[in-house]
Amino acid sequence: MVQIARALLCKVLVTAFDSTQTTGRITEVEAYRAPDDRACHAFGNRRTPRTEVMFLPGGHAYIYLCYGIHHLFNVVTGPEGMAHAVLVRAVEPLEGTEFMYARRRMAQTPKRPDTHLTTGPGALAQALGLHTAHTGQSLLAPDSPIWIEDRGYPVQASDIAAGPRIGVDYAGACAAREWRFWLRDSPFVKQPKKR
DNA sequence: CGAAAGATTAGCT
DNA sequence: GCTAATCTTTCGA
Repeated sequence: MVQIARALLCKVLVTAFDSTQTTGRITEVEAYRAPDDRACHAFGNRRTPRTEVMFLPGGHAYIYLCYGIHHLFNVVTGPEGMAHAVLVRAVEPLEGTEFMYARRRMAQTPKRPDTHLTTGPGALAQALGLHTAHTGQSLLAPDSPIWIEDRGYPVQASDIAAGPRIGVDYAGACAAREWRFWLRDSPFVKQPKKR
């Protein structure tokens, strides 16, 4: 599961809605796993309408709304019945940046480098046009508007950094688990500041 | 049926 | 650095 999270780094996330295609290279991910991860919504294998999709076989999208404002995009990675998921925290915009700016209603200015466009879980989901209606969508379906490509970006083990996850301090000891992975030298990674 | 909290972000001081 | 914005989900009565 942790291996899957690392494997997702440098893969390319593609969305194609309404004949507009946007792509981004994944630069930062976090792993979540039930039943022993308090930070996971399905902690204790608790099945609710919202978490049900995490129990599906890997390859499905799990998108949910946080703080009433932000959509967070996860990839379900576990076998059926296992609530494993990888949260995509940041991507590097590749194609369709003009649509991303339009979706985020942000002006493209030097003051706002592209890193603000897709760095951060809520930000990237909005930039790629993802929202809660897409939860449960299979990324593997031939007609899926969302999928992940391997474009062969080279990844050295030394390029990958690991650390504790962000924003899950409430999870107690589980918050210390080093289940966050990012590309060490990428500017498209949110640097954890003191909170 | 009502209430509380959350895997966050943008904008201002 | 700090705070407001904002709404779905989940749990309790």
